[in-house]
Amino acid sequence: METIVSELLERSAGRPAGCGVERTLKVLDGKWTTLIVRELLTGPKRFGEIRSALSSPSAKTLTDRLRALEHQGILTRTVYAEVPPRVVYELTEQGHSLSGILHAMLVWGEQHPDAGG
Amino acid sequence: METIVSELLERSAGRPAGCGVERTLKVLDGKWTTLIVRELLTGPKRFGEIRSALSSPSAKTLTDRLRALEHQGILTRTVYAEVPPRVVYELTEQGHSLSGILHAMLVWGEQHPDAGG
DNA sequence: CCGTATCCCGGAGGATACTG
DNA sequence: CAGTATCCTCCGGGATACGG
Repeated sequence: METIVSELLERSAGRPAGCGVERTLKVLDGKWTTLIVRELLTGPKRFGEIRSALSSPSAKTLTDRLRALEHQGILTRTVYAEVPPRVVYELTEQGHSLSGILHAMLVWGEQHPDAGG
Repeated sequence: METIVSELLERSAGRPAGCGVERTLKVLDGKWTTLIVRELLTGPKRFGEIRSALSSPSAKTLTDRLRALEHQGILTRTVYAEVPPRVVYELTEQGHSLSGILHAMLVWGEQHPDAGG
């Protein structure tokens, strides 16, 4: 663990504070983004599936976040021309590469049940 | 990597979506919180040091975030009764335990220089 | 130096109604 | 079903001025 801290020190000394960290924060931004990625880590999902898996964010908000993630190359959007329409969101390789962060967050959250109070 | 994904699946199936993840998000909330933790991972720092290390958030905002983290047990606040006053913030053990997440974010950000565009 | 006290604004995100 | 179009609310966070 001390290794990690010193690596953090070493890697970020003399550069704009947390350059790498800030870039990640720019991607995992907003109230829902991280949770969307989390849902898609377990496989591709439809718009409605994501919406109900989370605590039903408004359609507008969910659309906004999904579009942002799409433009950032985190996920892909596939429209199936059916009736009724079906739209599937799937993580790109870059999106999947966020799993280490999500996993760390999951573990921390579980090990600190009283946090956030 | 596939191990991580399936562990995520396994650990969170049938429970409120991303329970652990959500708890972490509640702690690392807001525009500055994560960066504050990052600064303190390299050692205790004074109010002014934190402020100038980041891109000078307003005093009000920084105070708000520091107080929140203090109440959540992430850091401690020590006032030295000197003139001029000196106030030092230091991560608790719980605060230090966030280093794994920060480290993952740093690495990801560095490996994806074009992200967040 | 390290705040607190006010005031204020932008924009994320919700509510509602409507469409292909 | 999966959006789009509007309108509106809320509050995180900045600016400024002042206090211990």
